[in-house]
Amino acid sequence: MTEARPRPSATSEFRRVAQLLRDGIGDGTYPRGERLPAATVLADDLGTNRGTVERAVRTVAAEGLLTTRKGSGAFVSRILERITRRSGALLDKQSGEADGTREAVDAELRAMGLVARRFPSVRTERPPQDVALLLGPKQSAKKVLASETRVYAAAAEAPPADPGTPVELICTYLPLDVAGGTALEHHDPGPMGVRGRLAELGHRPSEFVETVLVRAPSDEEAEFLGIDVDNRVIHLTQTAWAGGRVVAVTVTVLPASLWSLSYQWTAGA
Amino acid sequence: MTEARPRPSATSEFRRVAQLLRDGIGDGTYPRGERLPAATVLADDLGTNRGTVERAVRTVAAEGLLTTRKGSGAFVSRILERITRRSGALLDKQSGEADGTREAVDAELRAMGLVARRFPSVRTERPPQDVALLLGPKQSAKKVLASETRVYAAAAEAPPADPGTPVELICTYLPLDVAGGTALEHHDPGPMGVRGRLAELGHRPSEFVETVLVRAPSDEEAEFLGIDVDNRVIHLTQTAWAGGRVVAVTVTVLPASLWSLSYQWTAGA
DNA sequence: GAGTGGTCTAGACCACAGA
DNA sequence: CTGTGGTCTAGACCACTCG
Repeated sequence: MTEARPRPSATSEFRRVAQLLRDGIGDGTYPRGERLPAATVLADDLGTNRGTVERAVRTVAAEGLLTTRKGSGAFVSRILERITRRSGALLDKQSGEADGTREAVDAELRAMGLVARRFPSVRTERPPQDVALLLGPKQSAKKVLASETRVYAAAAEAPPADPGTPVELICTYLPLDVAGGTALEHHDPGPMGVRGRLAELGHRPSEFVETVLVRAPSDEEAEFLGIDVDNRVIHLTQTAWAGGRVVAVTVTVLPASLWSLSYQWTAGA
Repeated sequence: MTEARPRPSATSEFRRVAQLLRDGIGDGTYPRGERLPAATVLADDLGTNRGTVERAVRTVAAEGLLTTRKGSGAFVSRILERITRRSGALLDKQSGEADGTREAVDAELRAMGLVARRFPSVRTERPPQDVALLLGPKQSAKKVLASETRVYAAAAEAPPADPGTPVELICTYLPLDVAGGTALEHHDPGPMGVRGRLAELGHRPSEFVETVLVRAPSDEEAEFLGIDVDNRVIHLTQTAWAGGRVVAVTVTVLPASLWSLSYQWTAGA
């Protein structure tokens, strides 16, 4: 029987600890990028035990304020604001054949003192089932061109060796009869993005459908994005139509706590 | 719709149990709406202990497959598919002055064998800060008309006494000089929605901006939506412009696991 | 090898639901 | 009153990182 200790907390203990962590991150007690005191130390300081601290850390980490690294510690996230990803009709009109969303995101990051670092790669493979359905029955069983880009955001003054924080995982799937043997297959998309290359090939998309859903990350996504299963990702699927057929399906996976999405449109006549 | 789920990890026990629960829900071993065996029983059956089972249940509940009720049990969710919420330029064109998104959601639910039950209420209050900013500097400190609707989805054949599953929390904020003393103040929005009423008043919105972000629910939201802090909500903010000014800001809060959003637009000339 | 987070276990107490 | 989930505790073992 332990000594009776006053427990004034009306709510649960781990939530109280979680709030202390949020407050400490907010007011700079725990500066961004820095390591938190070890769980045993925190437990001691806060008059609780390690299990409760771990639970609180998990809760706050799920909100994107912390990142934990096994064997190393819990670190305050370097990016605590949300990045806005703009998309939709008005944006497309402004940017013509370029990728307006990408331009807007780059501008967003710049305003936050960050730069995007993109690592593109191309491969040929069978698309995931949901993508295959969107590409149409003719493509369902075929391999397609998969153009993947991993995006990091780094402080503008960071050394090139530091890739920064992983923020985005983009994969565009293109039917081989659209993209096979073209520039899309051998080069990274370049400044105009995949959409610009499609336009060059006479497949300038005229209609877009974008679906948004929130789900738990797969193990691979969690590893790349540096998050764990308590976190959530935003799963975007953009379907691009040209000439009455689907010419590209782009899947974008974002850590949900790091982003906000923005769509704008006019009511039309 | 198929979507990635966390894979059955070989490493940790609670993930194994979580996967067993997902499988049992998927194959009908635990039918929707039914109670799960008690945590102590599950722990015994699966050769583990109660703490691990509770953690697994929490994990699966955070994915929206389970709802727990203290003192009563853990129940399989009645709605396991996602509801699609369509929005954007093309939809607006089709539905004229009516609320196209609402019509589309109703159709979605019908196709799922569900009906939406809406409980509207109107009050006058100071808007939350983010809404006040959108309404413009002149409105920032003023009270505005807040038209709130709580939406439930019930099985089509359910008795009227059963309100069903809470699925949506909508609140439209209108400046008093737009809505004061009008039909908006005294009646529920009716079949045309707030947007239709605005059009009647000569404030037919011409431009829309909709932002999407994912966050933890507030305590009040968690209570209404029947979720807990491990779950996430989608927080939508739609700003409607007419005649060069903001005439309405609508905040929609959705359980993230229950919905998918869909936007569509054309590339324009 | 020491320190760290991740996890599992077993036991305890509580608040709540329902017969 | 009994059964339920929610939580806290204390101790243990593991895998990982880093000096």
